[in-house]
Amino acid sequence: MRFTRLLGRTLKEAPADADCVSHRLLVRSGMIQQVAAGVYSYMPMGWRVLKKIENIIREEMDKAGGQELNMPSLQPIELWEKSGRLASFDKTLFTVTDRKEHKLVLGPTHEEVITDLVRRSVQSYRDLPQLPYQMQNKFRDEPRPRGGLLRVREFIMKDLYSFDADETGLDNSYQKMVSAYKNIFSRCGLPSVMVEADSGAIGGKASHEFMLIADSGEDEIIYCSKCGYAANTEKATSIKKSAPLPESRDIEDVATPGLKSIEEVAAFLGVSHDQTLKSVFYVADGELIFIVIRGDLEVNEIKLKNLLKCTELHMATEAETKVSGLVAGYASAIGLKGIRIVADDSIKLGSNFVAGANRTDTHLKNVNYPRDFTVDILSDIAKTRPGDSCPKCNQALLAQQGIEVGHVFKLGTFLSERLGAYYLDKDGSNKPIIMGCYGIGVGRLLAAAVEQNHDEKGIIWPLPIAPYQVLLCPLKIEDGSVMEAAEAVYAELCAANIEVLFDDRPESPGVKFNDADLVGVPLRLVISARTLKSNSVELKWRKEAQAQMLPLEGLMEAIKHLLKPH
RNA sequence: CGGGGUGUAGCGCAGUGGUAGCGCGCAUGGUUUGGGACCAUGAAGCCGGUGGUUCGAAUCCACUCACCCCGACCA
Repeated sequence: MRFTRLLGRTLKEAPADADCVSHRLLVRSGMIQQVAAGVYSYMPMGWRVLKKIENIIREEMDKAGGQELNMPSLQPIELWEKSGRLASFDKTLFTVTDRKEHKLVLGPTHEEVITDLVRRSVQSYRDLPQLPYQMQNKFRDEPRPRGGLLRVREFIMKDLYSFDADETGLDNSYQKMVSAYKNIFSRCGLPSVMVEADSGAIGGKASHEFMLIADSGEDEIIYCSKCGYAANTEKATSIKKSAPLPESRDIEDVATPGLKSIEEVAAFLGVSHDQTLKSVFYVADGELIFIVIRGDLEVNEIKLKNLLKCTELHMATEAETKVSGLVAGYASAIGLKGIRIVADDSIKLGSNFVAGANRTDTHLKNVNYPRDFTVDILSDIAKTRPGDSCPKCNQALLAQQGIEVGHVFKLGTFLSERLGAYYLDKDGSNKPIIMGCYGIGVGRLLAAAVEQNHDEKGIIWPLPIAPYQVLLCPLKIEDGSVMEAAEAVYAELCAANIEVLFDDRPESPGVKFNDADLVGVPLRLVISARTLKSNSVELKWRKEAQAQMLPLEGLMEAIKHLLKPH
C-alpha cells in the first residue's frame, strides 16, 4: 500500500477529548474516527489490525471445533421477554420500532437467538455437542462510553456458545475454550491473565475473565504471587483477619453527639475500625435491606446482588431510609424489626463491638453477635482488598489494573429451559441442553493491545496483529536513484507477499520517521542516498533503538527470515 | 440518574456588544532533505441549533441538542 493513497491522515495533535493512550494514538495514527459517543469507524489501517485479530480468533475457534455462523442484529423483543433478560439488561438495550409499531432490539449479545436457533436444529443427544460462534456488531447503550475503543456502544464481539448434553460435556467445552483463549492472546503477542470472575445474576457456576494488564484498565485484579490465585475484585475472597476477641461484657449506652461516621465514632471512643459495626442500607428490587458489616470492611455490591438474587440494587437514598424510621448515623440491627438484615460474616470475628443505638446521638458499646441481635442472612459480602490474606495460601494479596478482553461462562440450563431448547437423551427422557458462552471484545482487544504496547512516540504493534509488517521509507524521493531502488524493493516485497506500507510521500525525514513511530509498523526499512552508497538499506525494529544495515543483495530472503515467527 | 465542563476553519485554540482570528494541516510556486525545514501566495467558517434583548450578538438572556469529565457509594 502506498502511503499517498491511504485514507486517513496522521495527526500531530489528538482531539482534546481523547483521554487514554490507546484512544489518542489510534486517532492520531488515523486508525479510527469517532462518529458519536461510543461509536467509531475503523479506517483502513485500523480495520487491517482488526481483521488480523479476527483471523487469529477464527483459526483458534475452528481448531477447537467451533463453527462460524451469522445472526441478525435485529431481534424480536419477544425472545428477550421469554428469556427473562429484558429486565436485567434494562436500559442498556437499544430498541427500535418498525413501521407496524412492533418492537425489536438491537442485539447486545446473541444467546437468545442462538438458543432459539439450536432449539430448532437439535433434537437428540446425537446432535450434541455444538459450538457455534459469530463475530458481529453488538449494541449496548452503556451509561457512560469511555476510553475510545475501550468502552463503546456498538462493538465487534466474538461469541461462541457451547451446547452439551451433560456436565462433563460442558466441562470439556469450557476447557477447550480456555485453552483456545490462551492461544489467541499469546498468538496476538499479548500476555494475558485468567482470573476468577463474577458470573452475573444470570450466570451459572463457573466464570473466568481474561485480562490484559494495563494501568488504564477499569477492572481490578486481586492476585497472589505465591500460589497463583487470581480473581476480579468483584469476585475475590480472602481469609478475614479477626478483630480482638475479649470476653463479652454487658451492653451499654454511650453518648456520641453529632458523630455519625465510623471514622468519627471510632476516633471519639478510641477504638479501631474493626471494633465497630457499620450499618448500610440498600434497596434491592424495591425492598429496603439492612446491611451489617465490620467497620473496617466495605460492602461488595456484586456479592450482595448475587446473594439477594435481585436484578436492581442501589444504596438507599435519604428519603428511602427515612420512610422506614431508621435513624441515619445511629442505626443498628439491635432490636430492629420488619426489615431484612443481611450481615457479612466478619461480624463473628470480633466482640464487644460499637454499634448504633437507633437513637440520635447515641451508640452502644459491647454489642455481640448473636447475643444481641439476629440476622436473616450471614455470608461473605465484603470487598477484598490488597493486603488481605489469600483464601488459598494465606499470603498477602496484591492488586493490579486490567482490561477485560475475554469472558467465559458456564451458563447451565437457565436459557435453554426458558427458551425450550431440549434434547432427547439415550434413555428417552427430555432434558434441557447445557450451555456455555465465551466472548472476546475484538475492538477492545485492539485498544488494549495499544495500551500495552506503546511508547511516547506512538504505537508498537506486536508483529502478528500489525497493520503492515514492513514500512518502506525512502528519504528524498526526488532523488531518482533512491526512488528507483525503493520502487524495486516495494515490488519485490509485494511479490513475496510481505505486507508493506510504502511511504512514497515527498516529506522531510523528520516527518516520515515520526509518522513511522506513530503508526507502529514493526519493521522499518529506510532507503536513502546514504544507504545506497553501500548498496544497502537500513533496517530498524520499532521496538528497538538500534538500526542495522542490510545489503540490497538477498534482501528479500533476509526479511522473510526476520519476519518468521520466533 | 445526578454534578461539572466544552461547542468558533479538517485538528488544536484565542476572541466579554461594533467588518472572523492564530498555530498546525490543506492548495500553488520556489528553496530545502537522516528525527515534525523555510519563503511567498491562496482556499477554507450559518461562531452547535432555536427563540429573545439590542440600532447592532460568536459575545448578553432563555430553551435545546451534541460531546467530554466526575460520581454512581459506607449515613
